[in-house]
Amino acid sequence: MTVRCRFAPSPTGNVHIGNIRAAIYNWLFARNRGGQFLLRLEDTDRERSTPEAVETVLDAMAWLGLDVDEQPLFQSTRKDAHLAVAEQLLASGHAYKEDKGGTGRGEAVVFRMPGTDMVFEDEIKGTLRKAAADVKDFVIVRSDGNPVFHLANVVDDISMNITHVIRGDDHIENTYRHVALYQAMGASLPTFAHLPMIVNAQGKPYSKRDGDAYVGDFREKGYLAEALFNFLVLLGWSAGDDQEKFSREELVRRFDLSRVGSNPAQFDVRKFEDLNAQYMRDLPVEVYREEFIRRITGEGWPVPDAAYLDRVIGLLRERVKKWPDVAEQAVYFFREEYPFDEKAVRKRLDAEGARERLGALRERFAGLRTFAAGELEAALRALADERGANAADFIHPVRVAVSGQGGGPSLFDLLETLGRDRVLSRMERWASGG
RNA sequence: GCCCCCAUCGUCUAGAGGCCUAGGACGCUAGGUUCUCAUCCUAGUAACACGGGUUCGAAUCCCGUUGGGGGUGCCA
Repeated sequence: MTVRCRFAPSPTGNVHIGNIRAAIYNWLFARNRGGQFLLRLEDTDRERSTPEAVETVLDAMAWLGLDVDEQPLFQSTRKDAHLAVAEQLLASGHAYKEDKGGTGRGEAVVFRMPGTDMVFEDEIKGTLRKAAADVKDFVIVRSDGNPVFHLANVVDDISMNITHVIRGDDHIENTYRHVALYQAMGASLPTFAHLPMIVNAQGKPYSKRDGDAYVGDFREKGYLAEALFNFLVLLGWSAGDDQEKFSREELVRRFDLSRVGSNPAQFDVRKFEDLNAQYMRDLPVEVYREEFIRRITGEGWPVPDAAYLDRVIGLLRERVKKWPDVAEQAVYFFREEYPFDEKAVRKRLDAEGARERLGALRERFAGLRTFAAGELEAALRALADERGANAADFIHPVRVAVSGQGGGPSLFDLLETLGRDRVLSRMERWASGG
């Protein structure tokens, strides 16, 4: 039988990292087994499940490359099928009508638990049991005629021929009810696999207040989809060796439910940023070019010529950990108004004699025939030697003057890239007595 | 309250009775490389929650305790 998995979120406007991790595991498992990965939108309840909310789910999945093999199923279209099953259960004595809890709202359809101890095999947790007395009868159709989650979920999984139900372990308790439902309907059980939760820094389940809890947050902050995908897979699964960075193909080939752990995991942003930076470094130059241009035009700066852009990328790519860094630390490459780091200015430009040295050095630079890194360095060191000074006493003031920053790419490459005009005029602004 | 799940460095994890004086990664610290920052390299830091068993031998198996989480809805 071919494997069929599904991701069944209720579209409520945002996609949680815990949820999307479940989607990723389903996708990976399906792809690994050459099976199908499906999407079912559980949009039944009164929860405002708007078209925009559905879009958000679709966007998150598309961004992460989670392609589905069939048209998404909207659970709200399945109400008749759910109710038909409820009728059958009523007819076969597996359900009864009652004003459960004496609400006065009228009669609901209540499923009758079999009265025997429940047990099922979980791919991750092992054998799970529950005493008969601990699972009570439950409502499957509300008194207003609407099917309840448990009914809808199981009926749809059966009709979609789902073979593996992979979801968060907050569903374990529900599963005992679901198993009883499958049995009452005479359907065979799918394989269940319950994933541990992803928790926040306080060890609590993620909530809206935690920030960075939604897939969209990561996209907006300029992280890479492939890095997030890889990182999320690692939160609960390991290959068993020391490898942590995997291509998508490797993940598809190596992913296995048997290597999924059963304890909750915290999302460590620092470790994630490191992985993201590794992915950034591996990006082909074309991607950098495209993204740089997007960001530069987004800021309203003039787009430089291709040769200049490529040189800037060459200098920056080792230093960029996520895309917004481009706009933040590379301004000075693209416009004359660039921010100055106050501490760097104080330390390097306000230092004793710094501006005088800058002026003297500017004279030397101005006299160079070509503005190449080697020549610039030779000129600077020669001047330093003549004065019996340290090269660093010249290097630092220049760096801060032309870039506004205390750190950055190799100075002489930086100067060569910026070019004579920019460098000389920027130095002039700070120089004195030279 | 009752039921269920979980428990290895700060964090993610390896470990399926002897290979463990517990390995890797992130972080942190120190050193190296460099004009600086980042990268990179080297070293260091740091864990089997606790108590009982079982066994020649336990991080690994069993029981209990503690802690964390979930469930206990005519929510999903």
